[in-house]
Amino acid sequence: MKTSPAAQDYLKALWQIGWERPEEALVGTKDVADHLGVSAASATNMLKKLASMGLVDHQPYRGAVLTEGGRKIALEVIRHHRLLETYLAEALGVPWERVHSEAEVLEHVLSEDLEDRIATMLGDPRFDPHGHPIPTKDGSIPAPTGSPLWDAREGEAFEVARVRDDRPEALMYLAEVGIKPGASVEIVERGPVGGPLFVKIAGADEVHAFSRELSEAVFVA
Amino acid sequence: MKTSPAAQDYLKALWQIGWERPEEALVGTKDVADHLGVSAASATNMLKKLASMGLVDHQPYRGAVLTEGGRKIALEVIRHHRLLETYLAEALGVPWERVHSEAEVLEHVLSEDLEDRIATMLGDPRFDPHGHPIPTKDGSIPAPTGSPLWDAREGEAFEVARVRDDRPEALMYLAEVGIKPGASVEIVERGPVGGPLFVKIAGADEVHAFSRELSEAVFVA
DNA sequence: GGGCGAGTTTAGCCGGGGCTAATCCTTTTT
DNA sequence: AAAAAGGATTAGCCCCGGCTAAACTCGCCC
Repeated sequence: MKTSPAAQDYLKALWQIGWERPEEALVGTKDVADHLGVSAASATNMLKKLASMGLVDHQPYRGAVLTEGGRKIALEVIRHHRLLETYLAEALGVPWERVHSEAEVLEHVLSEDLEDRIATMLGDPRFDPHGHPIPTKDGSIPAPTGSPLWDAREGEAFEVARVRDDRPEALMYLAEVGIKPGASVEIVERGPVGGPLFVKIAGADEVHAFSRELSEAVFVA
Repeated sequence: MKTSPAAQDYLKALWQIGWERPEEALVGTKDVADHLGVSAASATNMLKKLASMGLVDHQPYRGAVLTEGGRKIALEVIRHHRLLETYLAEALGVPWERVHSEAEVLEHVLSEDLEDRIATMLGDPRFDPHGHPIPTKDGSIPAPTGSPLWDAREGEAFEVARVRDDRPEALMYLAEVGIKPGASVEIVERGPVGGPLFVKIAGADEVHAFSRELSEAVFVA
């Protein structure tokens, strides 16, 4: 019973949502639906189907979790995705705000053989261009690192661990001001009433005003 | 009205069959069906749909041809396919008998942007690894060159123009004996009753026996 | 403990793209 | 000229993965 691209997307979503919130055991149908831009009814449908395939543990009205089998597939897809992102950026010079959407379709179509060639060519990278860990072939992946810049303390320098890869405009801006994994940033001042963060990036003099949304897309250690 | 991968496959098939037989004006439903490994009924269905989209000219019980619009799309897909084949071989070292099947799925998913990057990186190649011409962006492509080795005269050296890309075993064997576009071959002797061709490849001493099927997969100028 | 709202599920529908079986041309053969 | 052979088309079905509308929990708040 081969998994379709659609099924793979659901498994991936389940894994990603779970990874960001390791506390909660179950992921709600709506979260999955929103994540994929699909109606809740569609999500219920697919979750039931995945459950019947033994890839997901679905408790009606409660939520769902990946089984071991489901986790394995999800991580394979994510490995594809992140290897492709890295490859596109390194080998073809695709700008980092575009690699995500390209990889989104390629991931479902990448053969095992190409996966291996790409990984080898890149020297088996452990992180993608946005700082996300790349699962290994045997399915291991580190726990999430870093917390949103938004929640960081003022007046202290932090290292950027990763940035969300799904907001192209944010990525373009971050590239412009020099924020990428490994860069060092410091909150100089926090504006009032959920106002902007004033952020200084190591190596540059200006201070940039970051909206809440932007500050939540950057994770620091 | 965006074309689906399935629709693209039909357009591609129509173009390819037509390219090999420039004499005949119409391509039969069955030829298309066989080419795609699909039932005749399915082919009729899709041809009707493509006709209603203005991509194909379908004359019931007679056959079909691409319209200008259909030809344009077909050539875009074929350009993707052949660029990908070339790229996979050159950049990732994928053996030439495997690039076809990889490209078959990737072609439908390659963005314009990646297409351009790949083409540039390769220096805008005009032929793929099997010697097939790559359509240009504006949709021009040379007429078929060469004729099957099977039909060539005995005792005269010919240059290999291209080889069919859809028979992996044949390609593996051809690579082994050193036949590729540009190589020089000569029929030393023709076996009896549709028997094998005895073929000598420039640069090697042995003579190889080629089945009819194999000899029809190699085109010489 | 009743009720309300958010979240979930069910029911029923749709389009895409396959399939088989049956029918309908066209062409060839006798 | 009639019949046989093959190719093409139609009819009717299937699965997939979406959707909306309607019904159903569940949990929380009064």
